[in-house]
Amino acid sequence: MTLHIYNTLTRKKEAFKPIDPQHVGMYVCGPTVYDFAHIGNARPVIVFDVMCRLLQTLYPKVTYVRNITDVDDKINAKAKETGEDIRTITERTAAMFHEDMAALNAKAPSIEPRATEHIAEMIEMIERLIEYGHAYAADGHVLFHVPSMPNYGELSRRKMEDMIAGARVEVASYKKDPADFVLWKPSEDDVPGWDSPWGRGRPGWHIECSAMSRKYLGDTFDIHGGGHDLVFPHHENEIAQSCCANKTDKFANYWMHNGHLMVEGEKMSKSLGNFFTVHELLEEVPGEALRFYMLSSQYRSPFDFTKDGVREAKATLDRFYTALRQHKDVVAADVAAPDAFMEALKDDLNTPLAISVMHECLSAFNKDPSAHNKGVLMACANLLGILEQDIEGWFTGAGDQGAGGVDGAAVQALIDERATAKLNKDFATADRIRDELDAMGVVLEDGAGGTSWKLK
RNA sequence: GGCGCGGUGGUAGAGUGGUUAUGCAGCGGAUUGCAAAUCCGUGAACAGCGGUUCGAAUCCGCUCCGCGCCUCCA
Repeated sequence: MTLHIYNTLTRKKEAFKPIDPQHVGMYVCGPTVYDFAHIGNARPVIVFDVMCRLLQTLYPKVTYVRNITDVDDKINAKAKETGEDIRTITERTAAMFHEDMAALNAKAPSIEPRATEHIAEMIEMIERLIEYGHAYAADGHVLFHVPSMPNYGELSRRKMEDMIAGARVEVASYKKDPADFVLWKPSEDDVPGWDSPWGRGRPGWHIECSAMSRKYLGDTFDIHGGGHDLVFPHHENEIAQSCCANKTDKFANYWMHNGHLMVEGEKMSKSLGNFFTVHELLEEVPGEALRFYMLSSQYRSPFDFTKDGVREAKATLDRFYTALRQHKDVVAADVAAPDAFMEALKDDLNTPLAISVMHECLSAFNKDPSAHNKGVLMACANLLGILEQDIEGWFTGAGDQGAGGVDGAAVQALIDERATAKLNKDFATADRIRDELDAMGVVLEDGAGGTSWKLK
């Protein structure tokens, strides 16, 4: 089977046909850098990282663009609140974002453009929109005139009349039509601004993605991704801006949207206090467990994030690492992932099904720890971006992944002592040492190659 | 009000018009000085009501329940 993608544009699963089979382009909406990334932000990063890995195995070249929004009113508000310099906030937050996403085994995108470095491209695009009659300047603002685009609303499938009826925000006086949205807005002196034909100002939310995707991927490209909530208005407006400015019918051919997260059965929100940042979760659990947990459901489904679920995901990864640890001397053969696994991923990224195939591979490897079976397992793992940690570190907390707090040398000394006791058939002493270690949170496993240990 | 999504065994979570998902938990067994890990076996489901069909949990309709978006939230 060829790769199939559920396309939000058509609401159907479609066979993926790249514009250029030699080079696939994908754009994903990235973070606005004003605060720590929360687990909800992590989902698209993980999902599209897997997508990118899959595309890379199917096509010779993939360009994956994920932007950083570093000009935004939420950033301005944060600066006002804390008294910090805006640049300080965005630089620090972007650095933290990179650190957190790396901990989730998410590879860096091919290109990570920043909005503030593409103001000229945005202004140029806005000028074209005005020139072509799709935008107008009014009261220091530049607005996209929605009625100028006949098929506006195609992605989100909503009619303009419905939107106006349901609008909950009062319409600014300078708008010709209530649905018109901002391309450029004036900046007061205490807010970042750039010189433009319409005075000192800053871009609206949507224009950066239109300008930057065009610069790096062209007028029309293959895949555009993001969170489900971005379908409207963000992506709808991107389409409007890009198609009208570039005079094209199509912006992105395939639109992929990941479902939202809930926490312990409730909508994640700051007021409920159920807002986990990736940063704080990483203090409790390895990033790889968070990643694996997210991949345990299909990306379009809503995902109920629970602490129990995280623990279970960690325990499942323990099984995989246990097998790798027991057969660490086996050199993995260089083989491809099995068909069933690939078919699952190629079916709109069915990661839960793919993981079930991995369990079968694990079982096969446990029964027959051959180089081939290990290779098969690792080929699957590489596509999902798991089993990338140091094995001993995973079990003993020796790496920087999660809590350790146990002195490895001391543990080894006790294990040696116990080995001597066992040799002398002094099982009372051996069991006492086991209990002692158990109290320290250390579990022993006697294997053919000696005794190994892990944290509970 | 408009648009859209979903309700699967104890639990998480796939899938299919007729045939075992898978993991965890449970139960039985093998193995082990005892454990752990592993292996083998095993019970258990498709929200409700109609309809289409030789046959539906899978298609259609209705009902109930839950959820998302509707101008700057991934």
